[in-house]
Amino acid sequence: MLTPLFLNLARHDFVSDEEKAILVEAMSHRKEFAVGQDIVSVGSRPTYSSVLLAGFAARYKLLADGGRQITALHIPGDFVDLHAFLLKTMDHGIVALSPCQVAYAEHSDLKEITEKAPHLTRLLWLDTLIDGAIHREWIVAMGRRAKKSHLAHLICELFVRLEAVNLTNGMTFHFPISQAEMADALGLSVVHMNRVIQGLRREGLISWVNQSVSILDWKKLQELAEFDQTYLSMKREPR
Amino acid sequence: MLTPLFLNLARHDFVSDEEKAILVEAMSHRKEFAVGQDIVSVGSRPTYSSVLLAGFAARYKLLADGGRQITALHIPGDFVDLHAFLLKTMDHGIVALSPCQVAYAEHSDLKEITEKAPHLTRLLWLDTLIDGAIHREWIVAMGRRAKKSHLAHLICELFVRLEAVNLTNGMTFHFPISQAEMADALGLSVVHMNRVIQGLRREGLISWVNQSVSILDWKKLQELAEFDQTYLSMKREPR
DNA sequence: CGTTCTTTTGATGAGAATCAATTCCTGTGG
DNA sequence: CCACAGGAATTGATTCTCATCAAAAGAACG
Repeated sequence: MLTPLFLNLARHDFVSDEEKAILVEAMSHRKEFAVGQDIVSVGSRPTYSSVLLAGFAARYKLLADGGRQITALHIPGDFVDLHAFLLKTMDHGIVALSPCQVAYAEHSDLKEITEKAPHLTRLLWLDTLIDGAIHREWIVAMGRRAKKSHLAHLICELFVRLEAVNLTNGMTFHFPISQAEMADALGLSVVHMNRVIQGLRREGLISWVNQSVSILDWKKLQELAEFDQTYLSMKREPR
Repeated sequence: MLTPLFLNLARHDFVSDEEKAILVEAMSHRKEFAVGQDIVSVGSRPTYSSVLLAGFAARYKLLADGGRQITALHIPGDFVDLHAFLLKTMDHGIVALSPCQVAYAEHSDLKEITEKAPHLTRLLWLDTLIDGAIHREWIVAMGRRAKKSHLAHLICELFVRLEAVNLTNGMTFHFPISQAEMADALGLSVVHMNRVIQGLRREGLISWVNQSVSILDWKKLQELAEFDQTYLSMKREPR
């Protein structure tokens, strides 16, 4: 079932049954990945693109000194490497942060969609544009926000995105990401990451135990993060 | 003339005369902007998208404390707000950093392109994907690179992009951006930005006077930056 | 030729990395 | 069911990077 993908796309515009059928047809392949496994490797030239159906994944780049920067966190419903359809060569890797299940479509089939289904094409294009919008928000957070606000912002973002695909339970969500992985996402050392998390805990904004994150004070968390979800385009309108 | 746009697009794939004609037709409007003027304002819902024909521009977001983060630097040939075609609402502003001239196309005309010119549509889509690739590289630079490497990386990137639209002269290019603006791009204070620039000068990697940047040691600059231009997709292949 | 913007320098303090351990968890084998 | 191994989280101490404050020196402009 492509349910998470449909939930995701439908947050931005109406998706017709015909369009869903085209996607179901194109994305009939499935694959599983274990924790730590690359879903897509840097330098490769994939001939298909994948949607995450279950699990958490991350785009990342490695540096010469062994450092790693995560540039995107992916949740079910996300097209993790749709950009490879046109970029051709992967300039980064994508790794499974938890056991992952993906569905994928051959690029030849995606090309056919661009030839025959313009509205669906625009929805796929939009999906990559939202990726870009999230990247911009991350740049702002990395460049100008206090680290505590950065983390708060990321938690707000994840909550809203997870909610869109029914992966929240009240103000709580399952989050199987280690502090070291979060450090690679925020560009911090593990030690400092830990202290920043404790800061949010101390102020009673979140709880985070057993891979389960709860937002205890949604209003204050948003204020601290200056979170404005416009950039996520969570509004159904003609595209 | 749309020359910079064509030079830009042609770096990634062959563009037919017919496709060029479609673009010339769609982008027949022109506008000028003075330094500091918004080309597109945050919160607006543009009905057209613009290509920079001359000048430098930046995408930016403002924070509550008055801080500013630049999320992208634009040069002639760049589609500064093509993403607004599908995102609809601007979640950031775009400002002219030097006097700018733009050509623009109504979104209705872009939509028509997606209905009738699939290959051209893919090229436009690709343009926004490269934006995203650049964003990812910026995230890596902000998160994990030393500040000096970050600046070196940005200079390498700008050089390659400017070269593609014939705006370099040997290893030199015109760069009418102040240190304060660069600080907003790298997420630094002006004072520290100045010191980082002096670091590159001291090591004999660059010269930067009178809005003119020269790369004095391309090899060492790339090494310091760990610059790999794969992410810019500067390779002509079928898309 | 003063006004304003930009670049530069110096001094100080806060934030974040690093180094070094210790504690906590969880799955595994005896 | 308990001991143990290895990963993950946490704490403390120290060092270094970078922001901030303050001001001077240059450069551009009406």
